[in-house]
Amino acid sequence: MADISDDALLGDYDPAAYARPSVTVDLVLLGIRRGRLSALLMRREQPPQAGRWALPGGFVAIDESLDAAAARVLRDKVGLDGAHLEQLYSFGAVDRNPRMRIITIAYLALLREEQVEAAVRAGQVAVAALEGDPAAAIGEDRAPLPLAFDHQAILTLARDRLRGKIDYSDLAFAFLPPRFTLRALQDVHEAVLGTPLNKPAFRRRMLDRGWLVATGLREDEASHRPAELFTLGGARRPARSQ
Amino acid sequence: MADISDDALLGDYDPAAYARPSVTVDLVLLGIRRGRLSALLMRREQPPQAGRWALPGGFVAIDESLDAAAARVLRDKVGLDGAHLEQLYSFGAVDRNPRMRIITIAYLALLREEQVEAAVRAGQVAVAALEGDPAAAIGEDRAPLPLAFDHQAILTLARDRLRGKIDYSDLAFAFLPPRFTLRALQDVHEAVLGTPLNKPAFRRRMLDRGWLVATGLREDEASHRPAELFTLGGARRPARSQ
DNA sequence: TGACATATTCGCGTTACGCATATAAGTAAA
DNA sequence: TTTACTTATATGCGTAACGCGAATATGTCA
Repeated sequence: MADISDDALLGDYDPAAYARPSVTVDLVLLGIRRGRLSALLMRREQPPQAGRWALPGGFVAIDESLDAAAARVLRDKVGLDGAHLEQLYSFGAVDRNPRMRIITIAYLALLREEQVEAAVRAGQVAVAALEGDPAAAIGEDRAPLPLAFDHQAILTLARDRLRGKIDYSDLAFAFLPPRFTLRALQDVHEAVLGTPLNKPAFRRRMLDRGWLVATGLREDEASHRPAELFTLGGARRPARSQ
Repeated sequence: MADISDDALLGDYDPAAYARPSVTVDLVLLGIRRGRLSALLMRREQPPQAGRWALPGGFVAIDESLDAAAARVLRDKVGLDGAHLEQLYSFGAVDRNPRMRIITIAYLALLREEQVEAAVRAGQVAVAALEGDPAAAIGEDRAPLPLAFDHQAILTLARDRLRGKIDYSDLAFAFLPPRFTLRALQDVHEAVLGTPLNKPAFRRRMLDRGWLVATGLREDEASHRPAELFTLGGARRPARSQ
């Protein structure tokens, strides 16, 4: 490799003298669809890896922060606004892209059901359930979608991170509308974890956390006893760090 | 900003046509020193920010992965090998460096006491205790060291991440030699969390985890009953994801 | 009015943990 | 040799969290 001097960051180093990696952001768009954790993917039409499925992404512009680049990709490539966005991890293997050296900062984007449907209707993305380990993207026809580059590793890390955080953070609420039932919240947890949970224990735990505020309203369109609607209150504890 | 076409990642995009950010790695080197969580910092001799203290870092070469770049900086700038290294977070605010656009991938590096001392002896770095919120770097003379760029934010995130993970991951052992007493392990936890812990409860918790293997050996050089030495066994549960 | 489905609550056994206290095992000095 | 001292290690108990089965509540619909 090029010999980078010890005081590279200490003064008069000229980075233009060295070949520079490109930097992109990639979005892992996740939502709950039909009770399963699902991801939104774009089909690559051009080489490299034409025909494979990839995370929506884009280059980071010179005058744009990483968060801003992620928000721009969400808006321009997926057609969504206001989803929960948080940085996930950076991937920088030398050969992760065969054409050129690209370092990507992956972001987690959590969508409500209506946002998933809107994105699919907009036609840029397809939806696939995440199953197995490592996480495979299973299409509507139950066939796995072939993924481009290292995007399966990114998807797997995203799912595992979500699983690790769902139960002490407020991430679950990013999948839900402002008003939701405890059953809907439990459905989110179960879809993310891929395992059923005990209902009374889940209720107690969520209510004891003190985050939920009862609205007094009840769901309608139920052919049985309607459940109470809750909102996420402002008194959230600081989430544990990552 | 430059208008980056929608199919930037889909084919014939020429990234050389656009100005590209530089990419560095920065290392948050942490160790336990005199019972306090401490960081290793380098004094900047050249502008920008000459005289301030900074994380050791370096540019990512075109043919070098992020992890490899972090290991290289650890070796070349700090003079250490074999520390626990893990990626922390990427920082990409446009103005984080006044001279040029630099995106940095921050790494957490955990050192044993002897490694801290070796690095300090090598003379490239100084050691400072981390205290307060946001984390301030307190020098030997109890005066806070002025930090360069956004490095205080990076240090704070590193410390908070460590606090969040210490209790369900095996990170604590990276601060300890291969054989250690339960008291030493508790000292690590207390230094990281900045709070005393209940001794019997801590013992029980650690032993019930099943990670520790008793060696039958005892510490020496104690002027009282010597404690048993343990090692970290192979049967660790998969750590929770971040 | 009664069957049905789901929401919501209750009670109980188990486990994790904070905490005070006891016991064990070294060193060092009387 | 004994005793004080210090820290390691073990034990007992009260409390809080939680899994789980079962009971009760409240809607819709025939």
